[in-house]
Amino acid sequence: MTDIIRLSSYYVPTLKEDPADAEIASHRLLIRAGMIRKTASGVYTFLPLGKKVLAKIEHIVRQEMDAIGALEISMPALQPAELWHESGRWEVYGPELMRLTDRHERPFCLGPTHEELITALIRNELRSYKELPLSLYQIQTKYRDEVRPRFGLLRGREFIMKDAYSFHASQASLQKTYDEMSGAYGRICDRLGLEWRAVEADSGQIGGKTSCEFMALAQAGEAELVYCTCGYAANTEAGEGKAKAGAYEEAQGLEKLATPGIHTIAALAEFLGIPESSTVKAMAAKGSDSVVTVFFLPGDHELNELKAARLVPGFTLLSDADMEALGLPKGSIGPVGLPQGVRVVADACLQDVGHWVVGANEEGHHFVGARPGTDFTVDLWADLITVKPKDSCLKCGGELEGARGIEVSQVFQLGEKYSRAMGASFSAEDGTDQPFIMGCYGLGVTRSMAAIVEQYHDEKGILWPMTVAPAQVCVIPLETGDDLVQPTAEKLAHELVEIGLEVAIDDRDERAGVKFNDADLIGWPLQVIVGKRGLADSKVEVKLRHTGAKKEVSLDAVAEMLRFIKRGMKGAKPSYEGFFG
RNA sequence: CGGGACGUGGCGCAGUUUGGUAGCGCGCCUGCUUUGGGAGCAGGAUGUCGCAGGUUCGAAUCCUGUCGUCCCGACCA
Repeated sequence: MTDIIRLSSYYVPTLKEDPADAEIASHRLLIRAGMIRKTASGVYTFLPLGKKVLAKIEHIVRQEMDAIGALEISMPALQPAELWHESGRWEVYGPELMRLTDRHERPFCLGPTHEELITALIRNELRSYKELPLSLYQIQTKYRDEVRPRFGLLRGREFIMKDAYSFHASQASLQKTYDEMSGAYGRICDRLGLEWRAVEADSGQIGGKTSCEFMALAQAGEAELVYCTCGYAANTEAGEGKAKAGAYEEAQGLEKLATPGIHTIAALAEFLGIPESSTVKAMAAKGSDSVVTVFFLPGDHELNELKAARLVPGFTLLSDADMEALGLPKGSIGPVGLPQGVRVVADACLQDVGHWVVGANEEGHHFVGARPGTDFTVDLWADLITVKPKDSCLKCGGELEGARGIEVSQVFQLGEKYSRAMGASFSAEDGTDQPFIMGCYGLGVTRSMAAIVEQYHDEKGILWPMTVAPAQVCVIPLETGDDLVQPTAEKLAHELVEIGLEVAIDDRDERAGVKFNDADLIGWPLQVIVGKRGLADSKVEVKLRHTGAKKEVSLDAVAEMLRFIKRGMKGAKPSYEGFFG
């Protein structure tokens, strides 16, 4: 990467106006800065500068993977359907799997992930515990036919992912690699300049038990998370917390109120003049065994359906027709006087609430002061809620804070899910045949690129961290025709290459304003402005994109100053603080 | 899949209500001038108005269908 990026002969089609179909900053700016172009919904072309950034992100990822002993391989994106039938995911994955058929009518898919492929590879290759553990990774294009691609690179149908898979003879060995991968992911986030948090996650379709997501904090992120000063952090899809549920203090005992026309928590709370958190919400569902379960939650919280599904296999919420058939009045369901055989499961936080404000199982009526244990029985107390900010941390009791994040990576302990399904086993030390214990570790490369821009931009353009910028410094000669300015800029550019910087030079025959604006838009972290005016004094101007700071520096001190900046670089933002004093 | 909006030179848009020669800004090409924050003047090129049917003497404009794109929701390793 020592070649100078010469803008006069480079392809950097910057745009003055925002593209019509881009909303969020990363999408808008990556297009405007001439880094990406849309090919179809959720499918993007990377132009030279964008490709450069991608390569730098990939380089960092490779270094960190190699550092923990993972080995790079390359698997095909095109995968035969048989493997997916073996794992059972051909059916389970649904329409998100890009399916296609070859000329012989044989079914294939474009890989959304590679557990099947690598398990099929390993079962034919690894025979003995002596070959374990083994970690393999690849950086490769993935395909997911998203219901709704959006936000440019954040949710595409074709995207680049680094996916790693590890194989173990024991849980302890898996845990070790899982921890090493987590460590590497943290270091990668740091080197990309991201402000991030590792959060507890649900393992979703990939399967397995333990899982952790690495979230780049950003308003544009699709994930909601909660975190606590004690260090606990979780995706709200998977997190735990205790809601602050209140009661209806005036209630003495079971007291039925006519609540005409009231079917929502909001209306009920308003009617009684109490906060929604002081009411109790009911959600009726059934499982694959057709047993009906009614879940009770604090009124201001949502049921976490993943948690519910863990308690009720085959969980589905009852339809309006189901409820009618069972005599459950939607909007007025309560725990007192439920039909025979209906199970009552309540969120654990309601244990502290002695008098519930809850439906009376009678159209247009609610109870205030329904007492668990006295007026009705709870079959099971469990964690049911979708956690939200201001809930209490289960670890320390503190108040949880909320944030939004972009999921840039996730680590899973898969266990034996795929190795069992696909018959991948090895000979253990004791001579028995054992399924591999597996882990898998994904990192969105293109998504990371977008996440970086979400965190590093202003109204003028991108502010690339030094580590991933297409070049760290851009030398900008203002008068390209001038027989002092242009040669001086060239000489300077080469000097900066000498001290180990990645250098671009804007040698286009453009006006100063155009070059300044493009430089800010593209987001070179350092700009060295060479103009007639300064050169009269043997000076050039060094500008730091992140802070906007500008400094006149004498020609012979520029290289030294940039070397100082490079050496003192902490995190993503360059600074020359201390150089002059 | 439900709701909403939009498809007109490379980009951003007007024109559609009320059918009648397809326009503006940016960009692009040529020339001259200019040159420290998206230059000025003069000249020039570029459109099957998403596509297919229909109505009409005549359709960017009206009707039907279809494809594509974006936003909200449902969904999501």
